[in-house]
Amino acid sequence: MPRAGLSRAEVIRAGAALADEAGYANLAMAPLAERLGVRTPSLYKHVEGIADLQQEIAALAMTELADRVRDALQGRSGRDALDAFARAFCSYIADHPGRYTATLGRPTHGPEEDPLVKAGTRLLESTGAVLRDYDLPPEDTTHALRMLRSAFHGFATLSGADGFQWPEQTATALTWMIDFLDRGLRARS
Amino acid sequence: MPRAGLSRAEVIRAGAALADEAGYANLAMAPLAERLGVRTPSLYKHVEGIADLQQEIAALAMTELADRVRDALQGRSGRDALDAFARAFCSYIADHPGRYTATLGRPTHGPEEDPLVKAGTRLLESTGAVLRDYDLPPEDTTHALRMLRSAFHGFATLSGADGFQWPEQTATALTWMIDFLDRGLRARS
DNA sequence: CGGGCAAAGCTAATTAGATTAGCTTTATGG
DNA sequence: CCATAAAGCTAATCTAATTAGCTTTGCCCG
Repeated sequence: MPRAGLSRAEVIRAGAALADEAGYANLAMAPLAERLGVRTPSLYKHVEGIADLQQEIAALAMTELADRVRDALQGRSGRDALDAFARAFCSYIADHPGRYTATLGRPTHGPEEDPLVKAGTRLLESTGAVLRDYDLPPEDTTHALRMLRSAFHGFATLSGADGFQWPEQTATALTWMIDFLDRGLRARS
Repeated sequence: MPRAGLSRAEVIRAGAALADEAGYANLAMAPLAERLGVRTPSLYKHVEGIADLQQEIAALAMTELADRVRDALQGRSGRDALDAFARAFCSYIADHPGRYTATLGRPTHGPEEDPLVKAGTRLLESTGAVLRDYDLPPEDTTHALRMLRSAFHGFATLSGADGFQWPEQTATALTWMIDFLDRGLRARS
């Protein structure tokens, strides 16, 4: 019998894909094994269990998200940067709802070398870069950082929950929110 | 052997309390039964299973949240109302993280008589009441509605995730966000 | 080329949790 | 009193995760 030739990275990738397609709640060892053409216990040669798998999917998601956002910001500034940030952030969550769900409720602080923490920090730095163009008073930046994160996180997760019903409305609502945030930030420069 | 004398409502209340104390992920039939002084299968006399229990906890949470917000809004208007709304909303989630988690990712639309849907509608109406004082152009209200919901939902869930580390900072950040939103909304009246 | 060994798979068994079946007991209304 | 429905219980089943222990493959090195 020919060997499947899996690796830890492939198992995690397939798990992430499964979470996106079937929903994070339906991420389980048995369907993942089937998708990989392998019996369930064989997965334990690559991951330590479902908790490990979930942790790694979260790290993958945060890394991909931070990358997408960083790329989107290239060469942009001011309102343009805010717009690009928002769209990159929300589109990632729309494209990968299962992956993103894996990141929720996981500590963003902890050992410096944890890939999830590292990616979270990178994402925070991108958010900071967007704000830099607005020249906020220094005591405002940390609050503004938190607000942007809250607004986009909230928007994206609520859209995922029930907003796919009106994709049209959702796009308009995001544009409106970006505009609202941009004006408010400029008013504080 | 004396009877425990449970009821459906009591089981749901105890489940909600357990979710708050132990975390929604640790909500399970066995510990719930133990807390109620009963063997696990006895719970099935009151709820149909864990999915039913989760659904009911979500409905309870949304109902309590809508009530708290409605009460907080009594006799307030303008910025005062926005402030009260935000604090009521976020404090509910801080007080009942497990309950609130139960509501996430559940359809807000569906049969009119579903208590969860009904409570969700009530909460939306309160949000609408806050906005009414700002006299927005009608085409803006639906977007503003969505933005407020996104911002507070995002803020509260992210605070729950890792923000309990600096409760001080969190309070200040919320005040800042309320101020930001208030100014932005007034600018559109 | 052939031996040997670590990694990758497999089957079978175990554990944990939810759920179902079917029996027993309590409370209570007639 | 006593009939009966509801509330509990024990025992059994089912599903999903995990562990144990065996087998096979691929590949490095003599």
